[in-house]
Amino acid sequence: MPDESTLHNEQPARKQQQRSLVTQQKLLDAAVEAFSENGFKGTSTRDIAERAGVHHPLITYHFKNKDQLWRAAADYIFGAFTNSLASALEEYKDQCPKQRMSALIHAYVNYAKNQPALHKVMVQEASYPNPRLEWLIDKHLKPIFTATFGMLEKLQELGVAVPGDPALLFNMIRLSSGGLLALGNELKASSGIDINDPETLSEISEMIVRVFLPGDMPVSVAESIN
Amino acid sequence: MPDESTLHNEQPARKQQQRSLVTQQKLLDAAVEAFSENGFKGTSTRDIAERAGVHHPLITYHFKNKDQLWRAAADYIFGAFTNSLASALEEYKDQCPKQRMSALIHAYVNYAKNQPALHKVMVQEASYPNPRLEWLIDKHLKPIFTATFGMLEKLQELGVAVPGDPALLFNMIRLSSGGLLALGNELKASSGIDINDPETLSEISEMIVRVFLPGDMPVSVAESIN
DNA sequence: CAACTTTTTTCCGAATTGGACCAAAACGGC
DNA sequence: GCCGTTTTGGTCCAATTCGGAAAAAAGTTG
Repeated sequence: MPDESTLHNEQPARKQQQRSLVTQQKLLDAAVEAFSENGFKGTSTRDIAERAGVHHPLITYHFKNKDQLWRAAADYIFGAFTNSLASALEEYKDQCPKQRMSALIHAYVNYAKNQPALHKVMVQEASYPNPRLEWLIDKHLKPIFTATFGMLEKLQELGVAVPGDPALLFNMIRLSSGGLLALGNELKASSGIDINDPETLSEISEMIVRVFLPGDMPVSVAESIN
Repeated sequence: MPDESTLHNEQPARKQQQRSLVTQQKLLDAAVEAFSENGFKGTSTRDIAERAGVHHPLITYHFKNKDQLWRAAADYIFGAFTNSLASALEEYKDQCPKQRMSALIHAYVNYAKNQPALHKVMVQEASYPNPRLEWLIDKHLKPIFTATFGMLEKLQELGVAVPGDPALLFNMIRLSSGGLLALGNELKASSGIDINDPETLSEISEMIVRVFLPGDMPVSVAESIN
């Protein structure tokens, strides 16, 4: 019987063992990989367990069922992603708005490189309306959207970001970043783009900035910030 | 036993019946929908037959097996897509390069609106290396890429398209077009973007042009073309 | 050592899988 | 209208896979 304390934050009668944490992490990594490749319906819990090198009933033990495992996996990748964005913002908090947005884009591209599942899972779930999609939007997507939306509007006012619906702008940046990395397996063969080359990676980031944030920061504003 | 003439171009002993074509089309539409939602592995032939309102053994009859059905479905959507691009080029063949590329982008966005499977299937198959992906790239993607690549290089020389690796440029345009429409189910809830609104659709096309082709055509060139 | 956590092993019943087979029906060419 | 072909409906299959339950065994902690 799975201990509720594993899933929630209730008081454990005894502290969780190390191997248990390792197993959970292996299952999460395997789940992210499998779900991103074959979608929720196309993935079996046995497949996940096999990728993790673990007996499949452990999924029931640690995550209750397939749905909960999916949610834990989504929390895992989107949580780390949000943290990555947040620390990029923190690191550049004293810089001008354009540099801060640029830092966000770089963080996005770099995260998507190591975790292309981020975008794949979104496309998978957005394929048709379903409860997981709603959950994903409310819990993970909206916060990122609202946090970034204002920054983009500001950059448009400053003449740095291209004009147009900021919501569209947000999603185009998002697709150019996450989408490119999610198509990694295809780009090499179809376009000769090797996303495993670090130079290609920074070229992508810089091109996105150049395309979507083509303007220079007004001198007055740039100085008033510093 | 399926007649080979259905799949290849051999001489039919008798002309194909109308209802047969209807059944094939229903199966193709259903296959596109199902494969785009759940991927190749996640889709069962029975699911496809059910969506098509057709008895499932007819898949074996018309398309031999699941794999051939997938290829026929891919041919169907990518063939129509290529035709759509080609006729856009034909219609604007006397216009300047920027207008021709702009016409391509509009055609892309409009096609992706009606057939979001175009992008979904690509992401699905690009999730991991597999024979279908290679087939898709060689048969459908590369021709589009090579046909467009030269146009983009030319536009960059003219200072119309943004500088940078033209291959990256191509794929960013592609992702901004097809990707946005593929995420339709999500965009409304996460960003308030309604891709079913015709105005939104043209706004997307125009914004892509504005972002990726920001320059004006040099007057000399524009006149020498007309 | 004793209590608890985690893993292993085994099993289940149900559902689904892709595909084969054949008789009936619809159809096209004559 | 008739005949042979094409297409469809209905049935069946053997195999696999599905998510999950249960209990015993092993490992860990205090």
